[in-house]
Amino acid sequence: MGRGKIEIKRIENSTNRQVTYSKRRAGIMKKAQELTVLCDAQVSLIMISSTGKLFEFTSPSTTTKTVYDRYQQATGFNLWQSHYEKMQENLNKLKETNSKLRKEIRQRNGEDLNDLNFQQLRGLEQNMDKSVERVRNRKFHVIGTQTETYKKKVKSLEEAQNNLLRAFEGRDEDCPYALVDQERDYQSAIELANGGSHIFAFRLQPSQPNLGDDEGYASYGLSLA
Amino acid sequence: MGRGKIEIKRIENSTNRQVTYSKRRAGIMKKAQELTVLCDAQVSLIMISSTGKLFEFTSPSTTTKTVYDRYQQATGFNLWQSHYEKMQENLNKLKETNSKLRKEIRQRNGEDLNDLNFQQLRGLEQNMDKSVERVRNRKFHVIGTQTETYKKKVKSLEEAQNNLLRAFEGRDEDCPYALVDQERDYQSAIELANGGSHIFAFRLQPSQPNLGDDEGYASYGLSLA
DNA sequence: TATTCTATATATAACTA
DNA sequence: TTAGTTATATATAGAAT
Repeated sequence: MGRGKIEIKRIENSTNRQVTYSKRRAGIMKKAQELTVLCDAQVSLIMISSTGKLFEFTSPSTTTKTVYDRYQQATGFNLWQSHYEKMQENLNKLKETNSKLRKEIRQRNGEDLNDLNFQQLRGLEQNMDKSVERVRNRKFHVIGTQTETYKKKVKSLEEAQNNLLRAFEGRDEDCPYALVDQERDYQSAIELANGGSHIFAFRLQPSQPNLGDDEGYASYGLSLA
Repeated sequence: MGRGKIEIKRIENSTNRQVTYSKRRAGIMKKAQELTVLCDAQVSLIMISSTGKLFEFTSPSTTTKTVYDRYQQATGFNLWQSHYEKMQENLNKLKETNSKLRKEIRQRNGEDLNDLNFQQLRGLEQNMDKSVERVRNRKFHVIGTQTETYKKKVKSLEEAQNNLLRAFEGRDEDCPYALVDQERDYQSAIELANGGSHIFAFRLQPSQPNLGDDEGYASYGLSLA
C-alpha cells in the first residue's frame, strides 16, 4: 500500500493516524460507491473517528433506515426493542393504574359495587360519610368567606353613600329643592347595595338546574342583610 | 484494478456481477477492518446484495446500535422519532388523565378542595350524598342476601336435628335413659345453630376497628332469631 | 491540520482450471 | 458454480508542501 509493507495495528502518532484516516476513509467510501454501482448492492457505511466525527455513505438507491430495517430483519435483533419494551411497560402500568383509579371513582360514586363484601361496603360508606362531611364544611367555609367579603363591600358602599349624602346636605343650604333628588338617589343606592348583592348571590349558580334544598344559600342571603 | 481500466457502471452479466460482488465485498470488509485498527475508528458497514443477502462489518469496539445512536445524533434526524413521539404523547396523556383521576378521588375524599367554588362544592356534596346512599343500599342488600343464606342453613340444620330427634325418640322405647342425653344434644345443637351463626356474624368484620353504629349488623342478628 | 507527490503495496478483472 | 493466477489499476505511506 505504500513505501514498504505496513502492519495493521493502531497508528500511535495521532497526526499520522488522522492523515491515514482521511485517506482511507476516502478510499473506502469510493469502494462502497463502486460496489453499489457495479454490483447493484445497497450499502450503508458509517464511520466515527476517535475524535467523534462522523462520516457516512449510503447507496443512493436506499436510505439508512431501510438498510437498518433490513438489518434488524436479518439479524432478528431489534435494536430498539429494549427501549420500546420499557416504554410499553410504562404505558401498561399507567393504564392499569388508570383503570384502578376509575374503578375507585365508580365505587365512590355508588357504582360497580358487586365485588365488595359487606365489610368493605361498610368501610367505604364510613369513609364517604367522613368525606362528604369535609366537603360540607369546606362549602360552609367558602360561603362564609364570600359573605364576609360582600359584607365589607356593602359597608364601604354605604360609607361612600353617607359621605355623598353629607356632601349633598351641605349643598342644601344653598339649594332647598335638591333634597328630593338626593333622597331618591340615596334610596336607589341602598337598593343597589342590597339588591345588587342579591343578584350576584343568585348568579353564583347560573347553570345549577336543581336548586332543591338551599340552606347554604339561604344563610348566605340572611347574613348579607 | 485489473487487466485494463474498468469503468464504474453496473455489470450486466449476472455471473460476473456476483463474482465481483464477492471479491469486492471481501475487499471493503478488509478495508473497514484496517480502518478500525489503524485509525481507532468505529465503523458500521452493511451490504445488501441485489438478491437480498446481507453482510455486515462492525468494529469490535462498538455495536450497531451505538453507531446508529451516534448517527442519529449527528444527523439530527431520529429515524424512530415519530414512533417514539406517539408513544411519548400517549404516555403523557395517560399521566395527565391519571393525575386528574387522582385529584377527583382526593376531592371525593374531602381533600384538595381549595380549587372548588361554592357551586362546585354543592354539586360535589349532592353527588356524594347520592353515592353514599347507593353504597348504603348495596350494603343492606348484601347483608340481606347473606341473612337469607344463613336462615336457610339454620332451617336445614333444624330439620336435620328434628329428624335425628325423631330417630332417637323411636329408640327410647327400647332404652328409657337415653332421653336425657338426647335432650342435652338437642339443646347444644340449637345453641350451635344460633350461636355459631352469631360467631360467624361477628367475624364478618374481623379487622374493623370501630364498630360504632351497628344497625346493619343488629338487624342481621335479629332476623336470624 | 489537509493535499499533493511518488514509490510501492494491494486489490482485483480477466483468465484458467 | 468456486478457487487460484496474473497483469494491471488503485490505494496509500511517507515526504514535502
